Amino acid sequence: MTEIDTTHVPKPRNASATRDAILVAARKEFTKLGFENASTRRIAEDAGCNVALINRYFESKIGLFEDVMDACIDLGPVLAGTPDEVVLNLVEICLSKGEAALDFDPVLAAIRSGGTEPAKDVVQSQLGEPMVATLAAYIGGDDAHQKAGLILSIVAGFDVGRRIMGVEAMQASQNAALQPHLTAAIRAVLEG
Amino acid sequence: MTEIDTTHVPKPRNASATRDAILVAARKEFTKLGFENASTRRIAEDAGCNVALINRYFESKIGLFEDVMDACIDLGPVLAGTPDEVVLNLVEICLSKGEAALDFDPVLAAIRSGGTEPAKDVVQSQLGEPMVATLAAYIGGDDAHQKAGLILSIVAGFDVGRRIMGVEAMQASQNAALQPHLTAAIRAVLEG
DNA sequence: TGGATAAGTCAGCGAGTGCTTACATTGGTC
DNA sequence: GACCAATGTAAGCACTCGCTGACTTATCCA
Repeated sequence: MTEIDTTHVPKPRNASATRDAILVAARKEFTKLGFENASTRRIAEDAGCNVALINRYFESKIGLFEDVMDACIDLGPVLAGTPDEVVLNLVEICLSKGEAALDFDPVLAAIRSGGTEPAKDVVQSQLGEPMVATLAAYIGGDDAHQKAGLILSIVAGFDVGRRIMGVEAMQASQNAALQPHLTAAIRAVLEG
Repeated sequence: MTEIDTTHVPKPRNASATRDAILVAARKEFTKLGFENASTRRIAEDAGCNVALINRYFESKIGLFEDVMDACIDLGPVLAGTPDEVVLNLVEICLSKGEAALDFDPVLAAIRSGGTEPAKDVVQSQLGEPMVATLAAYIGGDDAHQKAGLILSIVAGFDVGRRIMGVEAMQASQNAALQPHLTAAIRAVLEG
């Protein structure tokens, strides 16, 4: 017997909504696996759409990566306040990393994507240099760019230690013990 | 007309030599691309042997990765000397990174490999935890493991800033400006 | 000098990749 | 109500991947 599904209601068509769904799924995938290991098929499945739509809306996989990495870091709030508060903010950024539910971390995505060619350029030009420039402008004085680079390195390094190397002594449960030493390191660079 | 190449001399067979050649090529490939993006076919080509030999000698790609990562970090020389000398050694490790000709960097290989499953375990158990344990034993006192983790993070983070994010202000040409601030950061953690 | 065995070669399987092309269906407009 | 652009689907191309099993060839020992 042949059945006809009369209950089927096609989901409404909405280009910008599916575009957004693709972006959300891509953020997760790129953070978890990096650019190269990310799969457009998996992103599409997670977004609940067809693979071809990724290419329609973002041209290519690297185009999608560019859109994901674009303007995803805003240092404004971090650099507002007294110098002591800025240090506190930077420490907080590190220590809050890896809290569950946080499935998009542009720095982590950058670390995991910066090895191979097409993504490397995006990471450098859209994430690394802008962050260093913003930080350096805030720091000012001699060696501002070097200091800014080192601060960024410490933040990124924290990600590496906690989430890539999986060091036990750096997990969130150890935040209390980590906090003073991390603060000391950042302060040493900023106030050097 | 049919020619017979009477000049052909087959290269001598030497299992341990080709095994070593594979290891050397693998070190380069894993450092440059990380575990997932590394290609066994490329490694074999670089080693001048057939792909099948990788599986014969190392069981699998992850087996090769284990052998590459095994016992590749010796902190002994770094931790010998006065505390001041130890700081100097750690700074030197960072600043010498990315010098041409250095095509094997286990930390960089770890960073680029620690994202996905089979390699992640190897990175954690064969690189992260041993290094932290050794460093912590040297540091001693309160929070030794946390301090050790942060030191490792700073070293790894430097790699990220310089070679993955490609930050301009952190290239080797800026070593002189970087040195004092990097020293300050490491000292702040060690002497905290 | 033969034969056993270690060492290396070769072709290919099954699966996964990014991307494209041709097609189906929807929703809004004249 | 008919048309049509916008949206979504399905199938497949050309490629790379790790790995394997059957094969050839060199080496060494009895």
